[in-house]
Formats: sequence, structure tokens, C-alpha cells
Amino acid sequence: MPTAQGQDPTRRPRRTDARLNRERLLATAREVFAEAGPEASLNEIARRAGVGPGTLYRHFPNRSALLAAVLTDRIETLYALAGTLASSESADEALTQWLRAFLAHARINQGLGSALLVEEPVPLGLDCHRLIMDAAAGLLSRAQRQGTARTDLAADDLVQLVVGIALSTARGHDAEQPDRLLALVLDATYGRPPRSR
Amino acid sequence: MPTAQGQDPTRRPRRTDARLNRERLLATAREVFAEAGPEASLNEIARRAGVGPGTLYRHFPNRSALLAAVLTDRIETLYALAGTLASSESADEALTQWLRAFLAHARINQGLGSALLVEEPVPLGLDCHRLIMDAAAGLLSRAQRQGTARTDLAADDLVQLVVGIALSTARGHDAEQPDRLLALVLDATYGRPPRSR
DNA sequence: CTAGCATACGGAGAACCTCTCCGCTTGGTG
DNA sequence: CACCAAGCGGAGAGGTTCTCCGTATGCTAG
Repeated sequence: MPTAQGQDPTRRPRRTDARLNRERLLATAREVFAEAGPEASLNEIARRAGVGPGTLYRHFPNRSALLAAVLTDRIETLYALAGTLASSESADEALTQWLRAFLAHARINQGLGSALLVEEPVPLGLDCHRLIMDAAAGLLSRAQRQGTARTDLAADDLVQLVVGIALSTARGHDAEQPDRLLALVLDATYGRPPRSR
Repeated sequence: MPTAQGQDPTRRPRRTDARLNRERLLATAREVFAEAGPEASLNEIARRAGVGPGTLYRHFPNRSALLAAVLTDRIETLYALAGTLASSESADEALTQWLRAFLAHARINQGLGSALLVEEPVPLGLDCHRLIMDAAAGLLSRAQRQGTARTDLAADDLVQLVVGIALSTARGHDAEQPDRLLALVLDATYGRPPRSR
């Protein structure tokens, strides 16, 4: 599992107070984003972490960078889950379970947080987008070879559709709806090949 | 077709300069939102319309109200389209065409604009959400009775899924993707009933 | 143990934003 | 034509993101 530790070894390592502040910021951001959504004030995060705004912005040059950092460990978990599922019994079941987990993840991060999975090249940190796509592509291609997933389906599209579910249900009140929508997408995934138009 | 003209007749009609300003603001907002997305600065809109910010805010108390107003005529068009399609040959084809039009609409308004279709009770103007749902529900139920649409599908879910496509592809670069995703959803809509799990 | 300096910090502040308030202007009517 | 409710503009309050730079401090070489 790739982890983002690409640090130029010619430079001396980070000062410990800097590392500490970074961790504190990250932990605080996790909390605040969970409370107030991805639009939460970055000043507020800095304040609650007990550092100045300048410090926050040196560690994370913008909101996206901070969001990406907060999401990173969850993403890595998803990537690892894909690895585990890849050796499970049923290829279809593996894909299904992973997509369920992915949807849950995207929703927990308030939908919009996961928007950066979709947006621009992902500013900083390790490449979340790539990791997710790799995980999805692996499971999907196995389900296409060994399972019943339709072969004209691309991983990009599948992920995008699930992200869409997360986004559009982020503020909804029907707690069951995301599951229903995902079930529908899964039906399409394992359904017969597209009807001739 | 319901149109939002609910004006208390005991009050004298709006002054003409007010009506003119409102129209100018609306036209400018349409442009600016199209250029810069639904996050565009309202000050900028006021400036370009040649009025003060105060004027904008009296006509439209907040961003949502302005967005809703901009979307209104498009929504009414969609509602009217549903009426037209309702008497067409194939129930399935009618639903399909309407969903295509709806997706195009949601995307033109930058995805996020259509977020207010999903969010809170829709602040002002006529009830966009209700109108859309009515249109979708009518076409879907006919496709379920006379066509091949699966009967365990609710209009809410179908609309939500399409909104999700619009949202998640709003900033994407693959121009074909929205169509592919919609095709997938349509396959599910007309597909066999859900497999026994 | 200490001196020196690269590294990191904090917070003032610039430049934006949304939205409110209120004194002045003006369209429409009696 | 005079009146006044309706409407206007813009100052400004209070929020935001993000930058800049003088100051403080962890680390290391001596």
C-alpha cells in the first residue's frame, strides 16, 4: 500500500514542533469538518487547534489540501479493503461490498468533502483520486472476468456515479435513500448488456 | 401549468423602475451564474446590473432566492415538456427523453445550482422541487403501467440519481461521461426486477 | 554547554465576501 | 403639482481566505 512519505532526504527532517502542530491541526480539522461540513471556517480550525492562521496555511496551502489530508487515512483504508476483498470468494460480492464501503465513506465526509475526489488533480498529499480509481478498477475488472459485471463499464463511471449518490443525498432526510440508489446502480452493473438502442 | 404570480391584489402594483431593475438583475444573474458558477459574487452581479447591492438584496434576500428565480423558467419549461411527452407514443421513450432533458438542464446550471432542487424547502419563488417531482412522477408511473419501467422504483430516487450525475460531473472534463452514466441508470430503470439477493 | 541560524510561529492586515441599514430620490396618484 | 410610499444606493459591520514578515525557538556544530 503506497503511503505519501516522499520527503527529499537531502533536507533535514521537520522540526518536532512543526510536526506536532500539523498533527494537532489535522485532528482538529477532522472534528470541525465532521461538525460543520467541508465549508467550515479554516480560521476556526486554527483557533481551536491553538495556532495562528498563518501556521495552518503553511501546512495546508488551501482548503482542498486540508480536506485531502483529512481524507487520506480513510482513503488508505478503502484501498486496503480493496486488497483484502480482492482475494475473497465472489468477485461480484467483493465489488458490491467495496462500493458500499466507498459510499459510506463519501457520505460520512459530507458528500462535498468527497467532491475533491472528482475535482482537479487533487492539490497535495498522496493522490487520493488515483488510489480510489485503482481500487475500483481492480475489483471491477475481476468482477468482469470472473463475475457477472457488464464488460462495457469503466471504473471511472462507476465511481463517479457513487460519488454522485453521495453528493446528491448529502443533505437529504431519507436515510434509506443512498442504499436504494446504490442498489439500483448495482442492478445496472450486473444487469444484461445494454439493450440495442 | 402553475406560474408564480401570487400577488396580493390589495397592494398597489410594483413601481415600474423596480420591475425593470428586477428584470435586469435576473438577466445579469443568468449570465454571471453561467460564467462563474453558482458561487459567483452577488456584489458582482449587482455591479454589472448597474444597481447597488442593497437593491439586489431587496429583490432577492439571499443567493438561493436568486438562483431559484434564475432557474424558474427553465424548470417551467421542463414541466411543460413533461406535459407534452405525456401524450407521446411510447411511455418508456417519454421518460427517457425527459430525463435526458433534465440532466442537460441540471448540468447547464453547473450542477451545484441544481443543488437547491435537493436542498431545503426551496426558499422563494414557485416550488421548483415540487414541479420537478410531479413531472418525473407522472412520466415514471406511466412508464411503469404502460412501459417496461420497474415498478419498485420511486420518482424521488430517479431524480436524485440524475441530480447526482449532474453534481458529480459538474467539474469533470469528460464530456461524454454524463451520457454514459445516464444510460447506465436507464438500463437499471428498464432492467429486470432486482435479483433475489 | 552554548552560539548561530534555518525553520517555524503568530497575528496584523489586505482583499474579498454576504447582507443590513438608513437617508435620499422618484414614480404615480389625487 | 404636491405629496408620500416605494424604491434606491452605498456605507459599513462582520465574516471569510490567504499573505507577509518580524519574532521566537528547535536543532546542530563546535
